[in-house]
Amino acid sequence: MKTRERIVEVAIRLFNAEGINAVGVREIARTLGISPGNLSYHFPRKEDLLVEMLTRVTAGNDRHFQKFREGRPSCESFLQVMEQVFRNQYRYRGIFLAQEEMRRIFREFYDYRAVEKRRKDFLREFFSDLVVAGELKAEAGELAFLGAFTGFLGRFWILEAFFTQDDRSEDEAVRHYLGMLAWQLHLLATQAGKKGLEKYLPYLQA
Amino acid sequence: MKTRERIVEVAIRLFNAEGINAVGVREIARTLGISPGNLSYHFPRKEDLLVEMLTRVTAGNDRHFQKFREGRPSCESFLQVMEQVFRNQYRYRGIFLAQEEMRRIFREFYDYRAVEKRRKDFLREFFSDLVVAGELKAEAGELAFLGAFTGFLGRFWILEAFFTQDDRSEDEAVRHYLGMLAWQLHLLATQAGKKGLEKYLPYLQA
DNA sequence: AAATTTTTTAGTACATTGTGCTAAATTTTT
DNA sequence: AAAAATTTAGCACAATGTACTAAAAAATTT
Repeated sequence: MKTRERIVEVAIRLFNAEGINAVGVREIARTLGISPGNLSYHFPRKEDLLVEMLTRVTAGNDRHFQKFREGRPSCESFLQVMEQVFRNQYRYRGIFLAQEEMRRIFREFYDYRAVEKRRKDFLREFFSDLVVAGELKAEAGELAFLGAFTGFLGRFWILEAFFTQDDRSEDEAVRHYLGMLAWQLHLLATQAGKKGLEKYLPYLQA
Repeated sequence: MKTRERIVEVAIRLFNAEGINAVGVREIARTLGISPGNLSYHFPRKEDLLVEMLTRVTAGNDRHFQKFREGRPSCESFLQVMEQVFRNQYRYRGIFLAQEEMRRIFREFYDYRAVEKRRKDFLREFFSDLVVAGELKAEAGELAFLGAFTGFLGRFWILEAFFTQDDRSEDEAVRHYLGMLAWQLHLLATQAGKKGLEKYLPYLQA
């Protein structure tokens, strides 16, 4: 495997395990068995590692979203896609736990306004499609709320999962927050829509 | 004013403005016009400052919650209380933006399981009261979801407000996220409950 | 096979950070 | 007046991100 690839892989693992700020560039190099200078050759700054990871997780999510738009829209398939998105995010959970850092990088290296807009448009289209397909019955205000909720959940569920974590596994966490999404959709779903959501509902523990 | 008080005040201001990690203890002392040793006398570690702030914001929220329980429960008064809670949190937004740090401190200096449980019990009781008062009509699953949603929103709204911030003021941000809460309650409210929510709904922009 | 480019090593250096410590001076309280 | 609490000034340490150099090794191109 290419060194660059190995670096990203090990960095993710360390960031996930110990947190971004607890892992120094020297430790990453030591774990890889390469010199700090070599790490610095591929990623001059620690930031560059984070940018790389942010790019990867975004690209992965976009692929999953794209797939949804190609099939027949339904509440069930939407949750299936969101599960893939959540699992993709979980793979890079280290960066989602360091939101402050992420925000800074997001604003510095990306056109964050454009990314935000694209994100919102994506979600809006999803839910419009679901209405057209007869899976949801919702007015404009409710649709706006649904989009805001989904964006909010998708951005911070990992943070809460680790904040309140009682040794919850990835599966349990993903099911729990998919369960929240399912309940939210359930409140606005038609009979047809509700049917596809049933299997996601039981996982929301109080 | 006591030096200790001045320290906390200035630290909040600096943390809010620049972020926790961007502000060093030396800078805090310099801003106050005191020696670093003196700062260290009152707050030996930077952590101790954060613990103090976390304690204050928690105490403030508890006062507001308590007040709600004393009056007649309604959707409207619930939102009024949540507005006060949100504004209290906003005063200490610096620490809400550094969730990673907060999580560590929360686990180290608090009985976080007890605090989490208390939090959940509080919310559960609120919504039960609203059902009894005829303001909400919801089953157990929906109530659990409502509690999870409110806790989630209350914890991370500041983070998103600053993530997507387009020069939004405190008022606008508070209204926006109160609007989300209002929409959520609206979906489960009785006619009486809906009435009290109307004035909070229009502020959710897409 | 030779030349060139890319990758890797091994160091050094610097400013900054949080933390802990000492000794003395000053202020406040008793 | 005595004691306690507060404040100053300064030193020291380990760790961090960042930047840099010179040379060796490996891979690629010619």
